[in-house]
Amino acid sequence: MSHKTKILVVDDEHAVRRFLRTALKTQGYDVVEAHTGEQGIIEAINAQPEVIILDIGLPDLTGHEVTKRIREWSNVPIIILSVRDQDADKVEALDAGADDYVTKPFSAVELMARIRVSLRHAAPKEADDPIFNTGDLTVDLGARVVHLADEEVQLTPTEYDLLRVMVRYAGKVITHQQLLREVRGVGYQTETHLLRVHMSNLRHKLEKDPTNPRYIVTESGVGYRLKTDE
Amino acid sequence: MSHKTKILVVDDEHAVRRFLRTALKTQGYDVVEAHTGEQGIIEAINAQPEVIILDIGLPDLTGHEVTKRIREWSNVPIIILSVRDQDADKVEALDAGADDYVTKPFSAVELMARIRVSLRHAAPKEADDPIFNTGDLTVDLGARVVHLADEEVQLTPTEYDLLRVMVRYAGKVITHQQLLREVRGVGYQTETHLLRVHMSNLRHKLEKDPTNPRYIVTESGVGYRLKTDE
DNA sequence: GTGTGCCTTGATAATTTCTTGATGTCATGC
DNA sequence: GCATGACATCAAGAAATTATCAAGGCACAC
Repeated sequence: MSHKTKILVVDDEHAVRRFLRTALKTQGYDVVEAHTGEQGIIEAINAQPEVIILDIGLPDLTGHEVTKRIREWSNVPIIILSVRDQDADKVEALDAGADDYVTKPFSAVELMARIRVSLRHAAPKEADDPIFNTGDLTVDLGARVVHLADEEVQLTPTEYDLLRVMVRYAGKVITHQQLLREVRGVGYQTETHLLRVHMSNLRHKLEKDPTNPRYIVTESGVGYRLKTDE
Repeated sequence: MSHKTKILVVDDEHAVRRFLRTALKTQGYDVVEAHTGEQGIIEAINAQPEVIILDIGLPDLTGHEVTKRIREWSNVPIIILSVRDQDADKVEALDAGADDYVTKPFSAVELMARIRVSLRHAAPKEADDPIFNTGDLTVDLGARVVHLADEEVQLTPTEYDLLRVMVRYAGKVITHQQLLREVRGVGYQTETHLLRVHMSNLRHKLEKDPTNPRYIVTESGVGYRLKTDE
């Protein structure tokens, strides 16, 4: 995986931190630690963790205060750890903005399951796709679908890859070498003829008048460029 | 108030239902009840509750089964009630898609606080519609029934699972790997041949002209896509 | 046992996509 | 005019991907 999920552990007890660090790393998470509430808030800002595990009995600030401070600017899931099993404590913590409340001594596997629940909640942010638009051309990068004035366009893998790269650098010139490297991998960087054929095919699918292209313009001697609006 | 928050309680014990009904109504919630798992699934579809409180020890289906069935089409928060305090039960329930796990005897105020947390999580946007529609094809995710122009189509479990995944990502290209992972679990991600056979069978059941598919289009080199109405 | 339905596997045909080579166009410089 | 280099297009064979059919295996109900 390209990106490890980062988890912030805020606890003043060394033994608890060590236990959690081991358990979390075993599950493949990246672990950041803080000893105090103030430090926890700072790390929540700096490290940008995906989940925070927060002990409620900290030396400087209460867990509730830390929760509220973090909630002022972030919705990152917060799981409270506590030795107290009183209703009032749980209600206060949960209403302060915490997402879960686990009582010590806690089971590692249960905590891991609750972390997975928290991560699941955070996931649906990828609901709306990144969509590129220029003129009548629409490239839905999430759905991997291309439209030309409401008409769906069927592209081969190579054609789509080329278009995707040009969208990424939209408006800028991309050299032949760079395009070939992205599409065929290293080692094909001299096969400019290949590129020309694919580009020709792509143009015939996207351009009304391939001789006078509106979207894919060739920069002679250099490479290609995808035109943007205005 | 224009709209009371609706909560579905699924429990076979009359005493528990009465207790929860009273407690929830005191908090201003609208309460819908079900005695069995099957009934619970039906009410989850009909009543469209904002939260579901689900007893794990039901006479007909286990709580896990009910959770999984509801998760096939809805992300409504599910809070599990259980007499069992074993780690394995909690982990199984949470990984099946439940959002929280509360052990009986539970405190009313804690449960209320956890309901508030669930409501906070619920994205205000999504109106879960268990019925998907495109052209003549209708997929009732709640009832697990597929219709093709008023004619019911019999699908095998695998075929239905494939269709269900495509419905979830309707309009988007789904890679072979992704489909296999969802249907057969991790570790089957190289068995594209399997996929092709099932897709072929599925097409022969859904498409009038399987050679020229209207619903399930193949994206060569990538995967498949379920077409949506424009 | 026997039958049925479903999943899996293998073989083969059909289709799509990629690559290659031939040819044509255009602008530039001699 | 003629040669040259960069680019575009077309067509055909090669390669890869996909679709379909058929047979074997397994589980389950009768």
